[in-house]
Amino acid sequence: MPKENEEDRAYEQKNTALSEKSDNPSELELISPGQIRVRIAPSPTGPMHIGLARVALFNYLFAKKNNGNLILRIEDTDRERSEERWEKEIIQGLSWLQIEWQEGPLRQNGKYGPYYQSKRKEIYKKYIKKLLDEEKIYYCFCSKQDLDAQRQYLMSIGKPPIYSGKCRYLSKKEVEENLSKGKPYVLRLKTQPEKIVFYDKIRGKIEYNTETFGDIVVAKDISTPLYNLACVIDDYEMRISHIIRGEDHIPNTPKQILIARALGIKTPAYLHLPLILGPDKSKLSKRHGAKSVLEYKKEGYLPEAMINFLALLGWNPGTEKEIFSITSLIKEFSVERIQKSGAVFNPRKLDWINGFYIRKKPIEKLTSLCIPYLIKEKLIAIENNKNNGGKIALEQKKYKILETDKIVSFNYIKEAVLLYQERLRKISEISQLIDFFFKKELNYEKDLLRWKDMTDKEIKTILDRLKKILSSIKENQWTEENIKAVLNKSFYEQKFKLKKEAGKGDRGYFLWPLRVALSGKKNSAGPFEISALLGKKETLERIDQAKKKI
RNA sequence: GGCCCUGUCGUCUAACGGUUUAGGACAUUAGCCCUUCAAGCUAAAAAUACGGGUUCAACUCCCGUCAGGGCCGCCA
Repeated sequence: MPKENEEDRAYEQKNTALSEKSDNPSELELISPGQIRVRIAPSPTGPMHIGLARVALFNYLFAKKNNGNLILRIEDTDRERSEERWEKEIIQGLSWLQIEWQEGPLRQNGKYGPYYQSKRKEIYKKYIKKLLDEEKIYYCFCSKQDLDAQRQYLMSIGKPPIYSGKCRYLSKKEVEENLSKGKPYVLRLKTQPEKIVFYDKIRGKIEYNTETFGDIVVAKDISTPLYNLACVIDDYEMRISHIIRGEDHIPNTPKQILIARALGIKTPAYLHLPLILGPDKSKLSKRHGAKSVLEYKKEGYLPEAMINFLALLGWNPGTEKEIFSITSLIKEFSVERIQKSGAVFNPRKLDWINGFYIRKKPIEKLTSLCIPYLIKEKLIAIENNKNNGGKIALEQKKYKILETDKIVSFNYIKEAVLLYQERLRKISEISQLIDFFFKKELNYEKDLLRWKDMTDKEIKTILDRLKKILSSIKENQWTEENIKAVLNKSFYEQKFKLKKEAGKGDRGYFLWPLRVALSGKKNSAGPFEISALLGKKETLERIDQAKKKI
């Protein structure tokens, strides 16, 4: 064991890219050369998924922890599948999570080009030419059909589906002829049978035999490299010191090492993160209903909850602490404590963490987060005031209750949200929870008013008494404490007693019908607090409404 | 099929050869609180894949088996 560590260290020292000054100056501005530099390299070919968010987070934490830089590189070489909207989504998602990158789109004063692979053709051309000149790669004119057939065959007889090497020894003349005829080609890397050994900082020593992949295709033509080549060139040019990526890239690593060797450049350190798994333990994907990061945002997950949850998927601090702000994550993060095995995405725990953060949120902030959902559900609208031009904060604005045309303050909504702060798991739930504060008529079944064995007549009796007692409270004394005190006093004076028989010492006989009359719901906050916020007039009206149902 | 990675409660994980009747969290169940729900508090149930070795001692090290996953593209 100790022996392997030494070996490990020696290898790392030999292979760290950043230690060396390059003789290939690129057009990139290096913010601070010689430091820890990591990257996230998404391809904008679909919605931003959770896996990317987690890889981004770990890269970010590692960079921050080590005072390094995080680079965002857009891998859009596949022009067919890359779309600008996905790129925007990725940037939005990262920004929402507050994962900041120091170099890349939006960071270089409009100097976007160098961070998009599609804009780096000239750079790639230089490298590919060199490879060609040095005969490290060769033209292959084989047709797709032939290659497919070959692959099928090899797999069927239990052999690795590698290229036969047919075009490897084509004479210069044959190559020229094919090229002049305009015959389609690709460029393949020449490989020798050998063992490639590398050290993954999370997994340790990993060995591959080159015969399991053979002469891989590295470029479509002189200026369009395929993933592995582009990746190696860019990581080198961008002085990436550590590649932190998903476990699914392990098989690419030996190929990239081989490419780097052909190019005569050093390789960075590798860290392969365990995958995030679906409920069936396979790689999390759309087939599990995996949502886009932006959808989580839409549903009302808090970015800090998401970060906390994602960090715990494959990493732990070694203590029993589970709640982490981004700052404490940066402080406590360590590569050594990254897990080796995949982690199943558990939405329940996400909900729990999210609920936890919601409960901790200052109420004004929480209310501001809730308001857009209330607006979307058409419960309220921002009251347009000519003077403010909509530029003022949500806290300063007035809101119109759409059903009643009543104008309420931010404070009113805040009080309503406050009643539900500890019940909320995601912000989007707020509208169905507090909608009754913004409704004229409540829609519920009369039977909901019944507590235990009450008869209709008894319900009516109780509602009558409630109305009478509440009416006696003066408008200026309409507070939660007062309402509570008055109703409880009446209860102990047996004013809600229905019959002489059992069960009538139960406060539910008047509290339940009152609560339902006010909220129209089976589950809600308590009646005292609701009626206090609703106000005397509204409270009495709702009791009347309830009576009409009987 | 080949190669590679991984294997502790249902799930995320702790235990880095002995302090362990394998600890915590989510979820589950029960109780308390209580007008309901939620929150909170208390408690319960729940795991070292299997088989060999090494060792005085193994969840921990080694080997094998099994299981799961990843990759095998002119995608990234």
